[in-house]
Amino acid sequence: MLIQVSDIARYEGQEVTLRGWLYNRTDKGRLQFLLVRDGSGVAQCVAFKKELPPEVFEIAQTLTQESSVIVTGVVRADERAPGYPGGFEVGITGLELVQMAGEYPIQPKDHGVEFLMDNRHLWVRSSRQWAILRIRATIIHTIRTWLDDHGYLLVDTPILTPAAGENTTTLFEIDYFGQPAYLAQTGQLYNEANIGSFGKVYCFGPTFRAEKSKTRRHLMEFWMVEPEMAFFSLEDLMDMEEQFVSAIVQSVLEKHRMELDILERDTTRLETVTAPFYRISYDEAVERLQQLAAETDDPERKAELAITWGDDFGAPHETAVAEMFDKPVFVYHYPTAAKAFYMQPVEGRPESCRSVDLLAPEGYGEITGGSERIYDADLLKQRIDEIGISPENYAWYLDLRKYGSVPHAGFGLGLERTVAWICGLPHIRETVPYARMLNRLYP
RNA sequence: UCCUGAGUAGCUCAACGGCAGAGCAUCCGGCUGUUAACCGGAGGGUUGUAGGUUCGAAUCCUACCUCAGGAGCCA
Repeated sequence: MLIQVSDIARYEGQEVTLRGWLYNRTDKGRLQFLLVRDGSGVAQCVAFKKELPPEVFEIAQTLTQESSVIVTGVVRADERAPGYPGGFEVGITGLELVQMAGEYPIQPKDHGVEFLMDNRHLWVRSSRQWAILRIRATIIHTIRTWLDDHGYLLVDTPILTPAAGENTTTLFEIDYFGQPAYLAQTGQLYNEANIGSFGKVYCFGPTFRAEKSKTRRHLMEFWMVEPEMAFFSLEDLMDMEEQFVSAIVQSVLEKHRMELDILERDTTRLETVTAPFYRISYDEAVERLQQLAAETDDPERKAELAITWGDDFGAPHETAVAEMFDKPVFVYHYPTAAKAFYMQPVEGRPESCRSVDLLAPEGYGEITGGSERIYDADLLKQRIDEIGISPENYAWYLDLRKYGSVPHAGFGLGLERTVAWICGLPHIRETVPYARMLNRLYP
């Protein structure tokens, strides 16, 4: 019977067939240990010379790493058996070679980053990558189901767009039949149109930023989910975000203990991620940072933490603030000048705006950014004029404030940063199957 | 764009002014419980590129290329 390795425990004592690839082989002479992957897991299959026809044992003895095979044998429990889930192995009765692999470049040992990224098409087969990408799929699934189950409608926004979402310098420009067009870096403005029809919406897809950023947190192409809600305040937004993010983390803990174990993730840091999260104002965050800077003796660290009111946070600031808390923390009411033009000013305090970022613990930084949007037509027009962008490009956006404008809010959550945080990865490049980075467009 | 560091066998690294080396992978041989198995043997090199210093350069100097880590910018 053809089975999946993930189900192996259900077939103890039965003869089964597995189809997959040779992950590793240990040659003990008349005894061959074959680690076979089938996509759902890894199982040890054991060939004894005495029990097999010579031509079948010959295959087991000569198989190269990543050769494709069809294995038949009897499942038995053995606590020495490695694999995922492990604890069971297959005593081989039959073995068919599908294709003998050539010399495989990636070995089960340490390799350099560049080499692995050049071989990404093969690296995705490695157990770490297998674990990460399975968790990524669950995070995507939970994002969609949680939003679908809470009254949000998926409304897709375009990837080819006529004008800048925010900042023209970070857009990928393409030729749209002789007219310039740009790869979308947000679906937010379209979401603001869509809430007029559906109330609560979200878009979820790839977004593009042509930033010449070369850090562990940046990709040129990344996935972002952007919920947008009519009649929503900043406080409503934080309430919703903490439920949403907690649900994502808890779903991974529920479904992926094995994968988190492969990644050697300290899951105690994830178990505490439940609502409510901490909430501090930008003013308080600046005070805390200034105090921290004052308390340190290291001049380098002091310079790194230096901040005055009005500055946006750099990566060291985000990390320092996040480290003050044992679960994610919201920082709200950033300076208006440091944020996008469409954010609602704080009542009676226009130098601050109704914005909120969610900082993940353990140095993973900003994973969501959101705000209340300006819904007054005159104020929005004034802000567009102030920052000097062409109002004609935003005619339809301004239109939204003329026909039943309502207070509304929304945010964007970066999928890859969320995956990196939950998996405990040092670099974002492993969170997506084929990373697009400053120096990387292959494979 | 800026700062710092690194490019030597397919891979991971050593040799740091005096004969180009090891482990893994590959190939051959041995082993009935391996966990990145182990033991013995073999093949494998334009030391990133170009120039310079020197009797002699992987090693020192200059430029360039590539990559990594960080900054800025951001999710």
